[in-house]
Amino acid sequence: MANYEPKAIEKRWQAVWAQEKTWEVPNPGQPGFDPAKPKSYVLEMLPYPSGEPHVGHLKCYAVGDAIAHFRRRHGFEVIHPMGYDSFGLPAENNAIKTGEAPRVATERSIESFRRQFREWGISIDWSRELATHTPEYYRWTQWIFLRLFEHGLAYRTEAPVQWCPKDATVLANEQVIDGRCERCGTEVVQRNLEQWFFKITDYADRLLADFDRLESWPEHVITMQRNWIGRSEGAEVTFRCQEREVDLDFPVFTTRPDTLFGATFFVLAPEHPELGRLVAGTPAEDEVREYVNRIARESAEERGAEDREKTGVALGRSVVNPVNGEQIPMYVADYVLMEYGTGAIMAVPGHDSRDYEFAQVFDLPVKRVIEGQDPDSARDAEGLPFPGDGPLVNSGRFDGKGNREAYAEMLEWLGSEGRGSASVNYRLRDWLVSRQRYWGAPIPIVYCEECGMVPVPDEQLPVELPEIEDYAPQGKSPLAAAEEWVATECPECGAPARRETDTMDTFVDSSWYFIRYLDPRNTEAAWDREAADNWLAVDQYIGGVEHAILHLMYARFFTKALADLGLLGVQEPFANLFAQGMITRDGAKMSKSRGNTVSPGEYVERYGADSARTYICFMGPPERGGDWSDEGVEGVNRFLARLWRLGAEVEERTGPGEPGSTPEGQARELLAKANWAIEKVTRDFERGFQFNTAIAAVMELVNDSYRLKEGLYGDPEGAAAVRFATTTAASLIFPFAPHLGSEVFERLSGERVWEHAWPVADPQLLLSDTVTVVVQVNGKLRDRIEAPAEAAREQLLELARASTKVSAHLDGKEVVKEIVVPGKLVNLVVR
RNA sequence: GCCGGAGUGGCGGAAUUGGUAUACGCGAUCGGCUCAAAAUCGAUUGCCCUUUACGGGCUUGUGGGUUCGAGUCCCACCUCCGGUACCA
Repeated sequence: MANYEPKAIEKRWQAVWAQEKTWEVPNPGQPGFDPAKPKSYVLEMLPYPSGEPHVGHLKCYAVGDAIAHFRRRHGFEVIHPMGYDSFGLPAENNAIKTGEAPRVATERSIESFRRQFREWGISIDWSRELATHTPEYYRWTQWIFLRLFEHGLAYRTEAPVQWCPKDATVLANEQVIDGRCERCGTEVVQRNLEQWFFKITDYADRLLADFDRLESWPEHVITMQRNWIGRSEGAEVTFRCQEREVDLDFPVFTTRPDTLFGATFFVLAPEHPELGRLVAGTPAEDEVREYVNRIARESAEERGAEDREKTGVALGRSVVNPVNGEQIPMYVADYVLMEYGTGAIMAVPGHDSRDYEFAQVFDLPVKRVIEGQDPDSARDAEGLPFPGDGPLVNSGRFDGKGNREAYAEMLEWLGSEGRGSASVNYRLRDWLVSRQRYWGAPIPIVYCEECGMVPVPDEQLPVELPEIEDYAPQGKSPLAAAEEWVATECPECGAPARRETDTMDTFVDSSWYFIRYLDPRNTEAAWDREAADNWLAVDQYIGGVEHAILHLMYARFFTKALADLGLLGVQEPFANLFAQGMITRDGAKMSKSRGNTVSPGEYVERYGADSARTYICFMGPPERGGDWSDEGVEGVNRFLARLWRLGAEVEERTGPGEPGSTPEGQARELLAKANWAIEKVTRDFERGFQFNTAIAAVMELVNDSYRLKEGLYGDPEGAAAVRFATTTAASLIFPFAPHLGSEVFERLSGERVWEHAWPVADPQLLLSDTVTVVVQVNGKLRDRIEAPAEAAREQLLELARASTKVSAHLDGKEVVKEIVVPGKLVNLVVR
């Protein structure tokens, strides 16, 4: 008999799908569009095309493709597009090294990705393919930027920002990990620069509230976003410094207004803008300046280091505590951050461990204002600092009140005095979107001496990225050197003007690509509203958990902003999210430097795409990670070959024919197994994509077919059963191994498996006449008995006692309790 | 430190509501086919004990508890992984 030859099979089916455009779906108004058919938008995160796709891509698209196929066969019109996130630093850094234009390298990578996706047999609607670096796409990225600009959601301002010296660009807060650049790992430094921002903070509350609108997202992703947004409720309270030539108000944010009476000192961040004024011409001036300079030189990582000793300098000034009129001394210290709150804090060492540490170092008074003791955090004889709840003391008229109760009253009182009010603070900051780099979408703004900052009119879009010679960043965008491009005229007055030379963060590109797929060739608009309304939201989004904060939060923000502008009808882009786990090799993250990468191409070449895909789905639950094993791929390849040989043999040895309605013996056994497998695979899909057990079920079906087939080929009823089992196995494996599934299914039925509805288990065949019942004595397994499925309590007890293995354990003992679970178990308790 | 997730054979991993622990795969051992090997088909495979059985005992990170019965529920602890951290 011939052998399983994946290469030939896969090529053949790929040609069919390409030729017949099998996976293309129409938009409303186009031929073939059926408004009655339910839609499903299945989407995997688009890849950044660099070199060759890696196993992470294979996993993502294998999982997504299985879902797409499953839904199609349940009658959904499935839209399943693909594109490339093709702007970005790696191509540009490569250009700096080699001089090769980023476009050239990028398009070569895209070609390679496209080829491999076809070789993997992913069911993509190629008519919707897009790449974010093309003018056809970024024209609309710029168009969206202008809409945000018009509505005050894109703005330019000077602010302290994170600068990566190696990549020579600013970064968004989300792109700084532990004080280091997310991309290259270089320590970032703070700079004051004028930059473009998107006002994502306007959406902080809605980004939090609308978690309720999501159908199914992993809880930990929601938690990560929630923590990132970092909403905290508290109060803004104003402390006043009025002495000598200074009269300044210092608002602070605190979550603990109930501890106001315990404030014994006051701290400003080293970057606080009023610091110079406070110490100018005072004895503290030199020491403060020295301290501030020292901190400025330190990296974010050093400053945030664990167990860092508290440092600071006294300013020789004091502020008045609005609740009791006390004068408390002012300090500058680096444990207060300018980016959070107001850059100033009231310090309550009695009830805050950081303030307590500072008070210890500077020998400042520690005052208790809440009764209570928390043994875990207490550090001194009095049990301070105490972070918990209790009645207030040393708090004037509030003494004796519970601190929670006092919290509200204190706020009310402060409000009436005009010294404070309830306030909400967020950790989230506006999204810094400008980059001083070349390979991104130019920001469509022009600077005119007369008119100032002028948006490029829509009809002049796209602002095309010019060809340049030198890609090396010089502290400003390489675009600044393209003089001919920079020099333009003002769209408003026609006077000479200069273009904005910064480009957009590539996360902007990927914040709306899932909408462009819905109408990708539209030259009149970013998308047609009817098309968007038809397909959105994405019903199933699949991607790596590493994007839990960045991409997913930006895309949510974009969707809400676009909805507010009347351009979209949904508030949330991704109704269901599936976060796949990472594949490791030898227990470690794959990396070129470790030399432990797995190249999917190599395995596809050796075993076929079906084996590689099915193995990845079989490794373990897809949301968890897994360690790549060559033997594992071989095992799955063996299984697929076994199924192929079974198909070939069944085609030869049986004729077409449906199994009868009342099969018996082994025919019934095999049909029952096939129906069990249908049931099991279906449930595993529906219960969170448990593909590993689904594939195991098909393996069991194939194993049983091998075990029983020789005894069944002889009679027509048996032959029909084997044929049914094999066809079913092909049908069920199809979402994972689409080529082999199509091949075997066609051989046995003459038809195309993807045009067939997903099989439904026959309940008659799922039930068996007899069941195995376990018999325990004192909870210990002693025997297994075959009993009629319907056997009642008394009958089961009788059968159980009849077992010699059981009675041996009952000898001379008294049965005190009998537990019977019909169809499952009998437990006899003896004494 | 805080917030998640996970600890099951030699390995990856299965186990509806508490009811046969170790499905499926890998690896290993043995056998059929073969001159031989590969491929393939089949059998065995949690650990320990007297391999005499149709025999007994033990086993889901550790220690306790609830229950006729716990991988699953409760309490305490240990380890690993992921996220996050002077956020006032």
